[in-house]
Amino acid sequence: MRIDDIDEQIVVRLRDDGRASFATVGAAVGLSASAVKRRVDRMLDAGVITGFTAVVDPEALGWTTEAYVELWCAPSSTPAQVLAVAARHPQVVSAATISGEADALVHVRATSVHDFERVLERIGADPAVVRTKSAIVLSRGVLRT
Amino acid sequence: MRIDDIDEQIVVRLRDDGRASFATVGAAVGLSASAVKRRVDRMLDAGVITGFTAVVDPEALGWTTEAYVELWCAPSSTPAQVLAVAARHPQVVSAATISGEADALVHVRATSVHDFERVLERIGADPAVVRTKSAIVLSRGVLRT
DNA sequence: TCTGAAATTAAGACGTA
DNA sequence: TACGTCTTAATTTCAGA
Repeated sequence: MRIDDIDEQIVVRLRDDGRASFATVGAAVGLSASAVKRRVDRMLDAGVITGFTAVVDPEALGWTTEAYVELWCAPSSTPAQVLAVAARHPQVVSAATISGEADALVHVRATSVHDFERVLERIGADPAVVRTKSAIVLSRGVLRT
Repeated sequence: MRIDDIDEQIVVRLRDDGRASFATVGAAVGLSASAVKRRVDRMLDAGVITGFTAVVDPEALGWTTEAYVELWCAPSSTPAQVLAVAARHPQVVSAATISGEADALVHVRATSVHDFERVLERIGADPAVVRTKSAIVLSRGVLRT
C-alpha cells in the first residue's frame, strides 16, 4: 500500500492519542474530518494500522516482574515451534527468533518472581527447549512500543 | 489505587478496542456509559491507563529491521546513564537494565540493517558503553505489548 | 476532496440509593 | 461514593457534489 506524507502525519497523531477525533487530527494535518476517516479506514483495511488500544501501566495491574529469556532449542525442533511454546503462556509479552548464540528471545511479564519462575519452568520443560537463560529487568528506561 | 473486577473488565475491553464507545463497553460490563466514563477517567488520573494509541505495523511503515542489543557499561557510569544514551535514538523502542552478564538490554527498530548499524555504532561510541552484543530478529512470534 | 444531514457519542448536570 | 437518566454539544458516518 502507498503511504503518503499526510498518512504518516495521521499515524503520528493517532499513536499519540488513539482516541483523538477525526476533526482534531484533520485540523492538525490540514484535512476535513471525513477525509481523515477515509484515510484511517484505508490504513486499517491495508493493515498499516492494526487497531487501537488502551496503554496500561503493568505495575498498576499487578504485573510487577519483568524478564527476558533466551531460548536454545533442540536440533530436531524448529525455532518456530519454540515460539509457539512461548506463546501459550499469557505472561509472554513477545517472542522472536534471533541471530547469535540463542535461538529465541522471549519477553515475559509476571505478577511476581515466583510467577515468573513457574513460567520459566514450563517453557524449559518443553521438549523443544534445550536450555534457557534469563535476565530479570531491574529498571525500565524507555518503552515506546 | 483500588481496582475492582469491573475496572479490570473495562481495561480488557479498551485494550482490545481503544476506540470503543463508553456505551459499548458499558453494555459488555453491565454499566451505563457515564459510569464507564467515570471509571475510565479515574483510571487515567491514577495512571492505571496511561493513554490510548493506534497500533501500527512497523513493516508497513518501513521499519523492517529489528534487533536486541545487550549493553555493558563502564564502571564509572551507572546503568541509568546507559539507558539515557539509548533513549536518545528514535530507533530505540525500549531499554531496560537487567540482571545477569550484560547491564542493559535495548530493543531497536530500524529501517534497514544499515540503519541499525549506524545506531549500534552511535550507542557503542558513547563513553558510558564499554561493549555491545546484538542479535537481529529473524522472525516474530507474539507481540502482545 | 468538501459539504451537509442523520445517527451516534461524549460530557456534564441532576437526582437517587 | 457510585449509579442511572437526561440534556446538549460534539462527533461519526454516509450520502451527494
